[in-house]
Amino acid sequence: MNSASPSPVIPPDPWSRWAPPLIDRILEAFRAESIPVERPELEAALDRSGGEGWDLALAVHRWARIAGRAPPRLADDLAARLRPERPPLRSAAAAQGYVNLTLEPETVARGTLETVFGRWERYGHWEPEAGTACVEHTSANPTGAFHVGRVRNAIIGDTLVRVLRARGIPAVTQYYVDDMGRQAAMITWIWSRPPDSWPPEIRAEAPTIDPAEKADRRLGRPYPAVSGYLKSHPEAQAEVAAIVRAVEEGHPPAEHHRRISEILDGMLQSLARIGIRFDERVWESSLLDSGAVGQVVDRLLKAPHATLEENGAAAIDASGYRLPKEEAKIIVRRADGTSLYVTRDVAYHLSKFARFARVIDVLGQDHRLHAQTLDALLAEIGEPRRPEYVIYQDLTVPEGGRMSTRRGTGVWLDDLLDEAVRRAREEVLRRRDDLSEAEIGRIAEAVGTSAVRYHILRVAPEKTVLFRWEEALSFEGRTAPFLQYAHARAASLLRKAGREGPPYPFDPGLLGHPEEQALLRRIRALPGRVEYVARTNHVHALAGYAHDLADQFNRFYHAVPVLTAGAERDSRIALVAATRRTMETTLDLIGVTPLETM
RNA sequence: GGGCGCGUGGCUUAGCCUGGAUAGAGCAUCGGGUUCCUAACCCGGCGGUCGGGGGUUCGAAUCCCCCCGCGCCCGCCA
Repeated sequence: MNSASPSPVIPPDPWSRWAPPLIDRILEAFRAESIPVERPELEAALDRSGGEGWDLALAVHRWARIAGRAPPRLADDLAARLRPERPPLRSAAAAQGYVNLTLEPETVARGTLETVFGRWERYGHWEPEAGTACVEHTSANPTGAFHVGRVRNAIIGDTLVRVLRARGIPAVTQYYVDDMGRQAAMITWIWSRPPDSWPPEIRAEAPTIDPAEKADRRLGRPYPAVSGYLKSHPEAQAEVAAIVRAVEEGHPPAEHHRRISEILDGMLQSLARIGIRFDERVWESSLLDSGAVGQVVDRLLKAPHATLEENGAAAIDASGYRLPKEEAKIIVRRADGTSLYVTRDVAYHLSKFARFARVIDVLGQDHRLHAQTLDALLAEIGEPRRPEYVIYQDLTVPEGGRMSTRRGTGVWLDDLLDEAVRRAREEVLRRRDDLSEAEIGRIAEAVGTSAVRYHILRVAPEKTVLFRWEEALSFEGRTAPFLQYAHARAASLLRKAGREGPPYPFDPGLLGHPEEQALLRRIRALPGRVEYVARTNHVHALAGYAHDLADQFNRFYHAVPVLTAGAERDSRIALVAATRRTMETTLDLIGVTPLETM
């Protein structure tokens, strides 16, 4: 029996234990066949995903021509060169132009489990790297509560941060708070007077103000009506404009930032419920106050394509940047000398470049042109760096069109979460009568909120997500509860075995069942998946991995007994423990709450 | 009109960057599984000309071009 002891020297990725000698042997085989292959080329071509009974696959077609042989023939020849097999290689088989390599089951089990037990909480995490990343996400205007459409940004951004950190990259999240625009000014304007003195048109839209209501809901209530009211009331518009000007000049109304903070706190409370928190809030006005915006304007005035408009506005002739604008001109300072969003955003990004090695912005597709404009202005002032953009598409609703508060097609995040939790509670009550009220509540909250988060995370950002209540609230199949259930099931086994923590002795020779081997292959894939997501920002890939892992655990669970097993009992318990550990890390990374029971 | 994104079984989707083995999954549907470790589960069936056309290639869902459909953006708004 092996008893894994924690050791800091165990590398993050189980693959590193077997890969180098294997790759050497494959290179030798190529060399023996007189086919020139470079190591990097081979490593890139190797498929490590693991399939029906194999661990490594290599499609040889690309070298067939050079070798002057048909792919199946070449595969045969190469496979023959890898024989006789010796540890850790169990078999080298040729099939349809592929060389399929299978490791000894024992090797797979030992290497994978020792890595998991050796690293434990650090399994799935990589060693620290130098260079901090900044992820700016959400940054929604603080004008009211989140509807589900806005939350996609937060879910993508937050998941990305978690994965970057797991990759060893220190990461800071920033919420860029717009306190300078008309929208924020409208909030301050309407709330600068008591509700009973509001214009009737606005009162009509927000008839009762409940002081106990969450701040983002309460303070945002009159907002849509204010928007309409201003269109037909120039004098009110002038008052709002005066607030905007006051902010620009550095002396905002006393209430301004307090109101915005209050509303923002409410918004962030909702996000906290699905596990999303921010490290820093960057107030847009702070960039102006510090003089950073002024410096950017100065640099832009001296830029290669700077032009002055007749009325005194400053612009950049952007015809060289192929922006999809009718006039290839970017105004960078208004005629009245006041600043603009893009210009302030340049200042913001310069401040990020000064602090961070990697700058990532999560943006809705409607900000695509803004991003291109920002890039153009950064180029104009000679800044060589650019942010990485993670662009996501909108949520749409069955009636057509995107989710929008103004059109009344928005679904409040709070309402969706409440309904999800309510339904989760019903599910818990349906199957458990042994839990305390507190436990039921805790499980329902975890299941409901996780289901919502996962539902949005699982789809690639560039796809539009069709929002349907029934699907967002589903607890079966590709959902968070499916994942939580697998985790809870594993936890239950360990509880019953009385082995809720390491050490987990195991005999790697007893884990040869195909479902066990398949499960081990899933487990060992996590570090690679984390690396991939941190490199490509494709956070949804981790949601897919979580499902694959849970799915394979379920198959294993149904295929072999654990607690009632004979000689294999301890080893299977170890495998369950490794699965549970891997599952917990994965769930943490995607913001799904792991449960011990459900 | 220009730019960007998307278009895969009835529905929702993975795979597309880095082209390769019968295009994976979930929902729905049909048929099985619980005296046995949590059935929010598992096993099996049905269902796909990967929007259309052309090209590159030994090989295209994947790369290139054209077209069609849908979404978004094209403000001295943010």
